[in-house]
Amino acid sequence: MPVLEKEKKGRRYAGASHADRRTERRARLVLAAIQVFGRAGREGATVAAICAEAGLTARYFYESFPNREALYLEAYREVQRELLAELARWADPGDPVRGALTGFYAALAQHPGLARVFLLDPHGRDPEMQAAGQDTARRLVLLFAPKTTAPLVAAGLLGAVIDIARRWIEAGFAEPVAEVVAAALPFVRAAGPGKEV
Amino acid sequence: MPVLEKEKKGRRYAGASHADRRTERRARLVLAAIQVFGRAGREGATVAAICAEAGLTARYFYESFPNREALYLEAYREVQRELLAELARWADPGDPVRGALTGFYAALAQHPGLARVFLLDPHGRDPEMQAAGQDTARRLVLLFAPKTTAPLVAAGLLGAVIDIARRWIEAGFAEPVAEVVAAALPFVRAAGPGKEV
DNA sequence: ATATTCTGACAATCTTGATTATCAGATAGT
DNA sequence: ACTATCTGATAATCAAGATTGTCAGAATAT
Repeated sequence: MPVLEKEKKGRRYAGASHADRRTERRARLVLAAIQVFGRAGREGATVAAICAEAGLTARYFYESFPNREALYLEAYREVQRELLAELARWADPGDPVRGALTGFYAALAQHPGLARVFLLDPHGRDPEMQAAGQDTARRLVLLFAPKTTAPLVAAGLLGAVIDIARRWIEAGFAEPVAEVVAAALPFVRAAGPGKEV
Repeated sequence: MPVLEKEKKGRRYAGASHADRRTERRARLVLAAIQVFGRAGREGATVAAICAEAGLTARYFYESFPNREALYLEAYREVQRELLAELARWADPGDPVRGALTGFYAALAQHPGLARVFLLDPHGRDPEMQAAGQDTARRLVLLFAPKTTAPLVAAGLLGAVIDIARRWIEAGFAEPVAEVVAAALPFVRAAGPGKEV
């Protein structure tokens, strides 16, 4: 039940408790943040714009989040969850690396909005955001190259895979997924065992 | 005669014409911008901070630049010039790719301040800045893989090389250059002819 | 010595957006 | 119908930083 598929409920009231409504508003804000981010980038992801998208006003923003950064972080984590879940569906026991790559690019193609949150915008220097990004990186490296431990090699591997995704996204997902995977695969293989530093 | 090696002259006056002094102040601002950027990142690179570093006041800033972005752009171009020049000194006719890689990482190591301007901070969405960044990318790809034309492969190649540099820089240039080159080389070879998409 | 131009410091203005506060009308529970 | 709570809209406040403007004192040339 991806958050992305919620739709606006007609307005109720104390039929749902204060806590319930509060929770729903919070979820709507996270969803709105992701969509605004995807459409307008970090630049345009202003508190006002997000609230407008959610059909709420600033008051409710600060009811659920202490500040803007907190929502950014929440949105990022939500995106990470969804993309990794989507990615997992493409597992290929025969060729795990190709499966992971295919899943990665396919997941991005199916959620272009998420892709932008995930890849195209810098994550800022907030420590928690940094940590979240590193967590993502760790998980991805594990998928693409379970054996690689050298940090520099891991960095190169992710850099290649992700920058290919960036170029692909910026050009509007022009090439089919298989072609993108084919472009990335040699880099991933290059990072494999036997190429340790 | 790299701009980086200018030192503050004792203050003169109309001994040097208005235009001369103006030009010198402009150069000092570019230098200061690079240093502040390297020390404090884009965040800290405020007009006030740059002027303080240059020993000038805001008035002179706007004498030489229409706005902050213009100085950023100038600083970026200066850094690009210096790094590419430094890189060129490491050319190795026997193994051009290794030579280029070695030059790239060695240049970064010798100018850590420049490295940060160049790699660690996002370049913003100003079109001219984007163009400048793409120009750099084009030049680097030409050095690392003269034959590669497929855009996605080129993206992957640069992503690997640059993200290795990022990790290296963030860890304080821990490994020797040769080791970094060794980590990057397989990725560059992977992009070579025969791996076209 | 003096008029002119340059300089540095500093205050004033503007813009953008976050964060808080106010208020009149709407809704649920009784 | 009445009251307490909730809602949406809007305005007030704050902050950071860019961009301009003012001014008294310093340096120069004559």
